Amino acid sequence: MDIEQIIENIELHYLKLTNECRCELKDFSKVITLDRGTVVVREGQFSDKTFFIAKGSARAFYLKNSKDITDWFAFENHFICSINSFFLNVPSPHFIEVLEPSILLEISRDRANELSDKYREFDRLSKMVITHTMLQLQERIVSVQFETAQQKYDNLLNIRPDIIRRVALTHIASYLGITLETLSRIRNPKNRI
Amino acid sequence: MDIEQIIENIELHYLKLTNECRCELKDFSKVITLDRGTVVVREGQFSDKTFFIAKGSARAFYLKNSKDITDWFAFENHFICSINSFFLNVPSPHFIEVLEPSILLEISRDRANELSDKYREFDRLSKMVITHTMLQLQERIVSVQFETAQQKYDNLLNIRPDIIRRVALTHIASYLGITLETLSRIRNPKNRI
DNA sequence: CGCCGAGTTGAACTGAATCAAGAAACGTGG
DNA sequence: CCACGTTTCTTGATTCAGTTCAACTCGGCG
Repeated sequence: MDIEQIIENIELHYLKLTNECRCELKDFSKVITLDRGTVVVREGQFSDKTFFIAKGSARAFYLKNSKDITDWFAFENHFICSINSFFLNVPSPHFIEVLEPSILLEISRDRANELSDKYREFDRLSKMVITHTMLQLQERIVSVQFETAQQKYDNLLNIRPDIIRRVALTHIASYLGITLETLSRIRNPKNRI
Repeated sequence: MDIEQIIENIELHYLKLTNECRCELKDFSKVITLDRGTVVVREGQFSDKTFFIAKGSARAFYLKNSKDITDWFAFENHFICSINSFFLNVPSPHFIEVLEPSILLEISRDRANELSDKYREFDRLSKMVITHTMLQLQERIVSVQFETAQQKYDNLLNIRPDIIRRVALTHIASYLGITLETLSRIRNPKNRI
């Protein structure tokens, strides 16, 4: 998959760019091909990069009392970054790891800002991405805040079935805020009420 | 407090607008003065309004099994809206209620979009607000997902002390995802471990 | 074949919910 | 300024969903 194709996918999923903007984006960004399990951002690092997933999947996670807690999943045609580091320019509390063999497009914050300043459409595109992220976070809070483990799982099945198909249960459990054991019991139809 | 002053506050808190944009914003928006407890958005309503809080405070909440669950607090110089309804144009799952005697600036989505299209600065301003909201939501998930009731409360004390000073405990409890009783025990130093 | 990571199952424990009652604070009208 | 009702918060006893810890199963792979 080459960079032209990837940018085409971005345009298909978000919005059309002018030729000029497209060319500049091409010059400013970098395609990276990664093995399953590769870590692209580490805790403590100032990560000023955002990644568009052209192929594969990734997750953001952090360590809390040395427990691995997944915060975010991203699949094809979505962006992932260390939100805090990218937007606030602080050391990343998160790791970002690729879950499958993946192809990412890497864009730095400075370059993205340049493009946003110069091209109105690119600014709109980035606003779209941010808005979308905000809405997903909102949805997730409602789910995490006041539902039982069973409801949280059912909910995830409804709104993000892709996650359950492609991701290890350990990661899903921490994403839902429950233990792996509880998730396992929930999934076993025998334990259903 | 008149509309000129309010817009000045917006500019101080976010960014400076051109004269033209400022005038248009003035024409497009409406100042509303409200008593404590007034509901400005109801569940089921298509609410295409966003509110800038010039004075006072507000909360967004929803009913889950007829329990009142607070989802968001907003104070002076911040915006509040039914995120879902405003951005996705669906019926609002939320109510929005004013917690103190308040002065709000009401802006409709269509008008906001017009301003965003016409004035680059206004688009930047709205992107700032959205980014800020996204970051707050992110922070909140980390807190809700894997902390004890005590930690959640301590956390809130650190990052949003304003909430604890100005809001009823019932609302704080549901915002944290715990019961009023648990919150009460946590606040009592005798029960500290 | 035997090891290893991922998931399942079981039993005991615990933090927070629920239910129920009472105390404080708050506002309104006499 | 006090008496009253209402709302807000506290305290106690009991219950339960989900955690923890530990052992076991299963499927892939060198």
